[in-house]
Parts: sequence; structure tokens; C-alpha cells
Amino acid sequence: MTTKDRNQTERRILDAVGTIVETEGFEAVGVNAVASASGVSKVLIYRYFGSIEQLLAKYLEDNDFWLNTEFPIQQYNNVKEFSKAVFRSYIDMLRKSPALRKLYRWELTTDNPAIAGLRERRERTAMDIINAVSRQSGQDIDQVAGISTLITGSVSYLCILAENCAVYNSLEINSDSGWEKLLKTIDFMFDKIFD
Amino acid sequence: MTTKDRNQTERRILDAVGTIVETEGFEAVGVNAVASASGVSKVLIYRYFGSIEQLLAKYLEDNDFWLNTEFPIQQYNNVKEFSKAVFRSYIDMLRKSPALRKLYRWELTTDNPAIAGLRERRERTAMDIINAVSRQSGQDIDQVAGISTLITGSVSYLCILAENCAVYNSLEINSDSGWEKLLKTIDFMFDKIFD
DNA sequence: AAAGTATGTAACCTATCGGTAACAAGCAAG
DNA sequence: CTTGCTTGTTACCGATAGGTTACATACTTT
Repeated sequence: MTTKDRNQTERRILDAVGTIVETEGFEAVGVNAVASASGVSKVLIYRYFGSIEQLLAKYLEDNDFWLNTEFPIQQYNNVKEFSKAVFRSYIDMLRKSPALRKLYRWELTTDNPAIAGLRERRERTAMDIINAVSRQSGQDIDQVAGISTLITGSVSYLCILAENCAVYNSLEINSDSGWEKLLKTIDFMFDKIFD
Repeated sequence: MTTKDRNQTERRILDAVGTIVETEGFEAVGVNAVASASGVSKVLIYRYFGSIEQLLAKYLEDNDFWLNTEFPIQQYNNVKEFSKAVFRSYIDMLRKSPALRKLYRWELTTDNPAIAGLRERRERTAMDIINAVSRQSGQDIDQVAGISTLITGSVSYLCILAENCAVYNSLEINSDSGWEKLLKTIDFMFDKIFD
């Protein structure tokens, strides 16, 4: 660093966190790794962010990592279509974003305040949708929550797994064609359930 | 070690791997950790097993970690009951075994020959069952595979997650009652699908 | 211009990692 | 008994982790 610009330095550090997260995951975010990836002395990481945990908290905050997509149920013809659209977008999000996959993976091995916060927000968003679907469809809320859990749970699992494994139950979880098949199954399920 | 007994020493080492896996996971299995947990010099780990990877391969081999439960479909009244029983047992297995959960978690971040071998065997076992169900029920095999993927995928995810998170979509994934609810949803699904 | 403060780097500290070399003690075969 | 092999421990090595101290350089304020 030749220029003295704290804002730029902080951004460099946060950007370095981003690239490490996307390529190696949150587990690999350490002081030394961030320092060398950003080209900044590690002292500044402590000075400006306090600790790696606080740095990661800031990164999560900046990157809006909870389910923030809006789903106005009124805009859809019926509950079935609405449900399909929600899960389609869930799959897209997770398949497109390496950082989000790494976050979900990290959460399986870690518990800390930042993660707890994300989980709360996610939980609220999810339960709002589940409530709306239950009300409009007349289905028991536990069943709606259960179906939703089966789908989002397996999608999360498969998206993480796909980074290290190409096939699961003969589905090519690395390719669009495999996910098309799964989407067809989800649609099939909803056709059977919402009659 | 005062007595000189290679067999006993090897068992001590493998047992130490087991306890580390169950408590901290495969990621924590290192030479130093195993040496101190087993009370054996780490030189012997290299001498008797070659490397940590080979030690872990041996551990996996000894512990029969692929889906080995037999499910004779003929013994069940109908396909629906059979399917429910299969997934019930899948959930039980994963909820009862910390080591299995840690293995599934490890697989999400790792790829190596030992894991690839497990995956192949699992894939074969799963596809055998899926084939049998498809044949007997007349359902399209891709749909059966899809449903199976949704269930096992989410169950795997939730069982891993439950070690760090108590609630998912309002389901208490830490308690029997939460899993009872999910089982009810699975049963509900099968009732709708297999009419 | 001088003093004080914000920004930066280099060097060092301790702990721990995987891995090896050197050596001690027991056992078995001649 | 002695030679040789197996089993074991201690002590060390280089690399890297997180974390801190000391110091240099620039900008601001008076």
C-alpha cells in the first residue's frame, strides 16, 4: 500500500474475504490468508475490524445473506404456482452463488452470533411464506412446513454436495439436466398434493 | 505403552480415531490429535498405517459405513409401506450415529478415493431399491429417484444441521417430536403419490 | 513550522501442525 | 550369549497459524 486511504483498505480486505469465501469457503478465512490475498498487513485487519469473527460478521451484513427475495403471493394465479416459483428461485439462488453454498456448508460445522442472526431472519421469512400458503391452500401448517423442509433441505444438501460429487441417486447434480429432473419431481409432488 | 503388542496398539489408534470422529468430526483427525488421544507415539501411526488418509480408509472399512441394511421388498404388504419403512430406517440410522453424521458432513467438503468408494456402493444400493420400487409401483423411475432424493437429501441435511441448530421451519430437529412431524409429512406424501 | 494523530509495514512471539531421525528396550533365532 | 528384528519413546525439524510490538511515513491541526 502506498496510498493512505482507510476506506480503500477496508474494501480491499472485505473483497479478499469474498474471494476466499467463494473459492475455499469460510473455513479458510484466517488473518494470514486475508492479509496475503488483500495485499494488506494483517495488523490492519485487527485495527479496523477487531477480529476475524467481526470481519466475517461485517462481510455477512454487507452481502445480505438471508433469504431476502420478495414473494407477493397475490401476484400468482394459485398457491400451487406460487409454491413452485418459490422453490425454483431457491434452487437458482443456491446454484448460482458459490458464496451462499459455502455459507450453508459453514453453518453445518459452526455456531456463532452472526450465524444465529441469519438463521432467525431466515426462519421468519420462511414461516411467513409457509403461513401464507397454509392459509390460502387450507393445508395444515405442519404439512406445508414439512413439505417445504423436505425440498429446501434436500436442495441445500445437493447444492453443497455437488461441489464434490457429480451424481446422487442417478441424478446429475452438477448439470442443468439433473436439476430439471428434480424440478419435474417437485412439480409432480405439488400436482398430487394440491388437487 | 509398556507392553509390546502391535495388535493392541493398532486397536488403540483406531479407537482413538473413532472417538475423535464422533466428537469433533473427520476434519479433526490429525496425527497429533490421534497420537495424544490414543496415548501412542505418532511415529507408530505412520509405521502401522502409512498416513492419516490410509488410517481413515481403514477406519471406514472397519466401520461398514455404507448403507448396508437389507430391505427385502417381498416382506412388505405393498410398495407404500415398504417405502415408508426404508426412510424411517434411514432417519433412525442417521439420528443414532454421530459418526455417520460426521461422515456425511465431511463428504460435503472433501473428495478422496475412500469417499468415492463409499459413494459408489451407496449409489448401487440406493438404485437397487429405487428400481424395485419403480417396477412394483409402476411409477416412472426418475420420479421415484426424485422423491427418494428429496427425502434422503433433506434428512441428511437436517441431521447434520441439528448438531448446531435446534429449529428449521419451526420443526424441532433436535427432538423426537420434530422428527415425528416430518415422518407424518413423508407418510402424507406417499399416501398422495401412491394412490 | 511543529505537534499530534491516522495509516501503514516489518519483524517477532508462541503454539501447533505434519513429518522424521535417533535412540532405547524387548524378543526371537542362531 | 549375541546378533538382528520389532516395538516403542523422545526430541527434533520446517511450515504455518494467530496475535502483538516497535517503528516508519504521511496527513491535519494549531
